[in-house]
Amino acid sequence: MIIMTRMHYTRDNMAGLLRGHDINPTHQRIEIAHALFSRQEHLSADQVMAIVNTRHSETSKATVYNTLKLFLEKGLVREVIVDPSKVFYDPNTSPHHHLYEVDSGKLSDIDATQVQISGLPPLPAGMVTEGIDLIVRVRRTD
Amino acid sequence: MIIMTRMHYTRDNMAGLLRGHDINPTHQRIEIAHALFSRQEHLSADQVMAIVNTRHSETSKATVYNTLKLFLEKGLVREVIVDPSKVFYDPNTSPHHHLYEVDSGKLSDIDATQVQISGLPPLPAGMVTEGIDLIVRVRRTD
DNA sequence: CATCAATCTGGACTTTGTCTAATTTCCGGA
DNA sequence: TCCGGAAATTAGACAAAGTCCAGATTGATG
Repeated sequence: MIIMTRMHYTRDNMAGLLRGHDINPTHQRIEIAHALFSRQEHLSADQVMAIVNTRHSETSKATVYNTLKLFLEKGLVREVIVDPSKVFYDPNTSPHHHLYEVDSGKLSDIDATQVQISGLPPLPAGMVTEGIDLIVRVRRTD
Repeated sequence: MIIMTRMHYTRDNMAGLLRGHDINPTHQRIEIAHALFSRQEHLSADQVMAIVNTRHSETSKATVYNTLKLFLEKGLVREVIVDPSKVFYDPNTSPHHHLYEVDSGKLSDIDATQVQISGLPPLPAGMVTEGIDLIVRVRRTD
């Protein structure tokens, strides 16, 4: 596992990041990784596509979806399911939770090191935890 | 608010439940409520539609979606967002969390009274919590 | 019975995501 | 450098969930 701390998210460094996660760094993959990591934001597939194709159309829809799925499998990004209509991809894979502003759709991180979850019942036999998602849904007081 | 404890979820009782939540009890709404409450399960919109229309086609897709949204607004059911491809509706509105079996898509409840969540940071100003969703994603050990 | 508001309906439409077959790119070896 | 094959990308057809709308139905009230 490669951890990049306080580093510029240049396209060159993206290539290294991808290699470190066993991903063949192609043009398209580098662009997609760059979109996610340089922003450090939660992006949906169509947002990624829009960013990557701003200048000239470069990357197809199929590739964006394939690549995000690949990144997910390789542990490079996390999937965040908060909005019924689209999946977000999160370049932050360290343990954290999410704050979701229902009206605006804005999604932000909550550091997990401060948060304690206790009293969860034992898992059914033959099951392992794949992850615990904690989502705080908030709304503007109006 | 009406709480129905240890009661048969007959269609007649559904009418009362709906009225208690300020919902005009029509045929279709009673059928949909009955589908959810008699099973006490998490159902997606298309599952509800399939159940309601088993005998003869009775209720349109639009009505199923409208009705579930209405139930949600009136606090009769809860929305559970765990599967990127469909929303589940949960007739259990008492505080609880969810256990989601990733492979099978099976969703079950975790009673919230045992579970403690502490150390959450204060909310941004002008925000109120609408709900906290805790989802434990599990997978079969194979 | 007539009226009016509430509800329901079919079906067209949108959006997110998947699939496939054909093409392009990349890389190692002759 | 050229060749061959594997990996990656592509366009576009397709699928599924959900929305929208204009017209039809229902049901309560006078």
